[in-house]
Amino acid sequence: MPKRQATKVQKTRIQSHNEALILDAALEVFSAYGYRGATVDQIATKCGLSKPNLLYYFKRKEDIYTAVLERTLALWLAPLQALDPDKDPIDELTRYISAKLDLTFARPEASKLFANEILHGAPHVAPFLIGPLKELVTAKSKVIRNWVSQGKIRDVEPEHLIFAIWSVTQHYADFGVQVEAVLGTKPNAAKVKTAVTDLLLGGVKVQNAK
Amino acid sequence: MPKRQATKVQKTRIQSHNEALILDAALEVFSAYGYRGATVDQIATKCGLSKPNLLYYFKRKEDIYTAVLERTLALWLAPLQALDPDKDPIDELTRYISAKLDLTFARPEASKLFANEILHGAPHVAPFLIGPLKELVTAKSKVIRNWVSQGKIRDVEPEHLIFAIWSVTQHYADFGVQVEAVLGTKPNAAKVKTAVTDLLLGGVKVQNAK
DNA sequence: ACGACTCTTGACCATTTGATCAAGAATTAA
DNA sequence: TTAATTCTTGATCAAATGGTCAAGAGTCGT
Repeated sequence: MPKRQATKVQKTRIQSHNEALILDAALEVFSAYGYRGATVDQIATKCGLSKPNLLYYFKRKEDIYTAVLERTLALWLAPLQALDPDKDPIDELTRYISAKLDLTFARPEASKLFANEILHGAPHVAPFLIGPLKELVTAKSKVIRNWVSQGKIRDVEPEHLIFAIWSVTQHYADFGVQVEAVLGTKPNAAKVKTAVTDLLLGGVKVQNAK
Repeated sequence: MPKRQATKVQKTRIQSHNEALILDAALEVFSAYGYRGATVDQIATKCGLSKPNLLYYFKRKEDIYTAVLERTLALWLAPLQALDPDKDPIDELTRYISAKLDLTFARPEASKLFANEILHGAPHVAPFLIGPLKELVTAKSKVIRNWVSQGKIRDVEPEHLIFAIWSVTQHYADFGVQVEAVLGTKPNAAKVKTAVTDLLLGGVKVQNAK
């Protein structure tokens, strides 16, 4: 009878602590340099561990990457999931855009990590895209289509509306350098929120022009 | 007196031909794998040259990268430059969105190359961003602001409208894998164009609702 | 045909980097 | 305290990769 679990099932205090350190550091490094651009040494240095020690917790570089990537996927689904068919469409969309922008400004590295992954053909998250993500979009598109047929919102293409919300909101993280360069200053989160929300919901055209 | 030019000034037939081959191959490889992810060998193989031969035309990997990157920057400015203050705003914006989407579908690799560069902090194009790009955006923002003050379009934030057009249009190239996965099929360019244009110009809200 | 120049390549080098391993240090349950 | 287990690391390796070089092949104007 072994003194400890024969098959490891519970994490040590040190283990949880170091794994968290590693994933935090890995997010920063991977999002800044991409998968190939990042080195295990960089990550190890950033979290104050030696390279062999880091590889004691994650056998391969790719394991670190998939671990940190998976941690962000959940974050991605949550806001869209919250879209409520029974509440006011404009309120719901406003809240969705707001939540996405909050994420963008609070966790730009997470957004960049995901963007990099997709940009390079989604080699690690293809199943996520054609599985849970597609399902969720399909479901919520139905909700939006309902709003349209009830005359509560204009006749938009739901999938493309969702793409638009994704791209515009994430733009402020993924293309943050460009935004800052063009504006000449870091954008103000609140201003961005009103500008983006107003634009997506209200459009450009003067609609009441007689 | 030398038989040929002492300082090389004119390109050989073979030279122009091979440089073009290289840049085409480099665009594909860099856009697919990023700067660090791409290898000189990959590019050489793709264009049917040996690695040393390729390095005969471009001394360093970085030289290939900057060359192919520069070739795309001009492409980027043109459509926005064409925005005409004296014509109808809606027509002009429609044309701009249309031109951007044409680029997206015709040259997705160019879009991805640029996206990757910005995503990683724009190490090679920072001067372009704070120089010509910023100037152009500032100038065209004035145009848009004029349209607003003349009541020809809604009161939008010009810079953020431009960001929105950029992000939404480029999304179909940069996040193409995701778009295709979610839709279950390659998107139809014409459909995307009407959906995106209608959304950005008309918004989501039913404006005439009494 | 000839000589000068351009183009091409096999072999090679130095560095980077992901990964291993054996041995020692620290931790933990009894 | 003790012994099993977990944690840590210096040294090291093999592969990948950017880049070099000398020598030969091809091209071109005359």
